[in-house]
Parts: sequence; C-alpha cells; structure tokens
Amino acid sequence: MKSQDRRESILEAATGVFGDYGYVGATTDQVARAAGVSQPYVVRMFGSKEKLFLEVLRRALDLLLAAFRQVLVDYARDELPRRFGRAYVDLLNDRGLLLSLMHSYVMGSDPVIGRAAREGFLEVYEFLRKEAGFGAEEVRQFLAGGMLINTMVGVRMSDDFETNPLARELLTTALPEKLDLLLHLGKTQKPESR
Amino acid sequence: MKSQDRRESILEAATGVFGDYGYVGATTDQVARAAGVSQPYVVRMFGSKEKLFLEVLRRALDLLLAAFRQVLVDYARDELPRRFGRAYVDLLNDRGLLLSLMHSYVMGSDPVIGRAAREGFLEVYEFLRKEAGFGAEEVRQFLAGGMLINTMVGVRMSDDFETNPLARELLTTALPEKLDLLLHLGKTQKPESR
DNA sequence: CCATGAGGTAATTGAATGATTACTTAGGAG
DNA sequence: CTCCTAAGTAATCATTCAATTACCTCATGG
Repeated sequence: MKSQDRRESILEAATGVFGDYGYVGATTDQVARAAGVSQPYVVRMFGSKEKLFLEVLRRALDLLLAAFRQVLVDYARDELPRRFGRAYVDLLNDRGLLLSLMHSYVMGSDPVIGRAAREGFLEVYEFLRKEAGFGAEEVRQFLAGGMLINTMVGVRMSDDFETNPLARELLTTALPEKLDLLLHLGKTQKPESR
Repeated sequence: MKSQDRRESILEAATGVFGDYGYVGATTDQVARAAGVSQPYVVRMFGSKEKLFLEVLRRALDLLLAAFRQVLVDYARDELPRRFGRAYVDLLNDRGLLLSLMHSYVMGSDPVIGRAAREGFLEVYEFLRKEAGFGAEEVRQFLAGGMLINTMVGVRMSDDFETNPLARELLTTALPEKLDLLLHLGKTQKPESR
C-alpha cells in the first residue's frame, strides 16, 4: 500500500482508538492493530504518539470545519444554526472524531496538546463568529449544545436509553434530531478490546 | 493523624491530581506526594487506583448536589437558574472537582468508571428535573452551559485571556459572572509537576 | 511497662508500553 | 537478471507504575 493511503488509514484507526481510550489510555499497539499494521510502523510513520495525536486532532478539526463551510454554501443564514447542528451530529459517523476532540479539551495542562486544543477550539469559535456571522451569545449557545452532545457521547448515555426513562428524556432533549444515529452507532461500532 | 482525616486529605489531593491529568494520566505516586504520604499508603487505603477515583467522583458529586440543594433552600424559584450557575462556578474553588467529573464524562467505554459517570450525571439530571422542578428544555440549557464552562476550564482557555481577544470574548460570554474566579485560579493554582 | 494495634514507610516486583534497532520482502528501472 | 528503494516487521530495550511485602514506630490502656 502507498505511504499516503497507509497514513490516512492509520489516522482513521487512531481517531477511533483515541476516542475510546483518550490520549494517555490508548496505546500505539492498539492503533496499529486497528489499522492492521505493526506497532513500530505507527511510531515511525508519525515520529511519536504525541505527534500522531496532534495529527488526529488536526484532521478532525479540518473535517469539522469543512462540513460547516459546506453548510455555509448550501443554506441561508436563518437556517444555519439548525444546519450546523445537523452537520455536527453527522460527524458521529466518523468514528471517534468528536470524542478525540473532546479528549483534547480536557488536556489543557499538557503544554503541547493543551495548546493545540485551545487553538483548535478558537478556530471553530472564529469561524462561527466571523465566517458564519453569529453573535457572541448565539455562538455560546451553539457551542454549549455541542459540548452537551459531546458529553452524552463520551459518557455513552445511549447505553441507558432503553432501560432508563431519565436517560431517554435527556438524550431526546439534547439531541433534537438524528438521535437514531447515536443509538445505532452504539450497537454497530464496538470499541477495540484492550 | 486519624485515618478519617487522612482519607479526606488524600481525596482532596487526588481530586486535584485527577483533575489535571485524568484518570489514566494521574499516578498514585503524584496523589501520594500531593497529600504528603507514601504511595503504598494511598493504594492500601483505597484498595486500588480505580476505587480511589470512584471515591473522588462520589465526593465531587455529593459536594455538587449539596451546593445545589443549599441554593434550593436559600432562593426563590425564578432565581434558581442564575443561582445554580453561580453555585456551579463556585465549585471551581474546590480544585479539580469539576475537572475530575469531566474526565469521567469521557470514559464511557470503561465498564466500571463509565457506569459510575452515567449514573452520576443522571443524578444531577434527576435533581434538576424533580427536586428543582425544571422542565426538560430548561435542564438541557443549564447542563449545556455547564458543559461549556467545563470545557473552558479543561482546555485552560483562561491562559489565552490576556493575549487573545477571541478567547477573552468567548470566556466573557461563557462565564457571565465570576469570570475573575477562573482567571485567578489559573495564576494561583499550579498543577503538580510530574 | 509492655503488648498491641493503628498509622504509616522502604524496597521490590511484574506487567505494560513507547521507542529503537536491525532485519525482510516486493516490485520496478536499467 | 539484479540492484535499489519503499513498505513493512520481529525482537528487544528502558521506563513507568500499580500493587505487594515486609517492615517500623508511636500511643495507650490493662
């Protein structure tokens, strides 16, 4: 396989693994197995686990912003909030993408990854504020809703959807549409076992 | 020192360390040093790192709910949203408390901690819905705002407050009041070095 | 006054894991 | 052919870290 294709397939695999176990919890060996290559190959291709994670974050952010920019092209101003929301939830199809980002949001203490996480978050903020033309309070509400969705995904609240009426109500309220997407993912996508 | 006092002081130290480095990233040795005891003592007192983290989460949640219940006692219904918000931000004074909780929110894949995290989150939801009498959408908005605040804290957005106007605007919007509290903490409280 | 138990610690271990080194193999270009 | 490079692996190393074991040392009440 060509190096560039291999690179992309490792990045995809790494996104899933980092999403499930976090930066520290994930091992380069798990990533390698998920990508179907050997552990040394992963480390050599990206230099280090840290650099691999930074590339995962960069890729995730690029995909997120690309999806949002497409919304900007396709829809009118008054539809944007709802359409951005839909586009955001659709990113759940990219396994681990939102979760990898969320893992970075809790690593502010790390000098390298913390900086990247802040810059990445601010890129999104800047996009919404300037390119999308949202007001500050409008952006706040949008981001807040996104962070709640992240939390529902991160905590796997969908595991309790069937059995716990409160979980069901919470999920239904937090994910206005596309809830089925989240529920289906839980059943379809199993995390790699350690 | 009495065993129970030691227990509490270790729990406080552990809350700070887990908040900074996460469950996997934190070491029992860091906790021990922060608490001024030896590493084996920490492990023996709590049985395992996992059980220690579960106790940290339990304590954090108890303090959170206690603060909210006090608000319920002290203020009228129409003031509750703002007062809960204030009480929530005040929990930042308890170093690592909100961050430890947030770290648990990203561990849904872990069979033990993930379950505890879901249950804990649902406890808060149930409180707001039933004891506080909030409607589902009202709770959603409140929790969403809380998750955004968590994110700002986790990513240490306050580090960029002085230098980045966007970060300043974002923080000012996300933390309507008590922003000074967050900013001060960043300067006062340094994370334990590894 | 000394035994005993609570409150600790130093030393060690075994497993996990990121990184390194030294190989192997396939498939074009000459 | 055959040489050379890109794509990849097996084996191993050096650390880190949770957990265990085997101690130590005071109070205090009989």
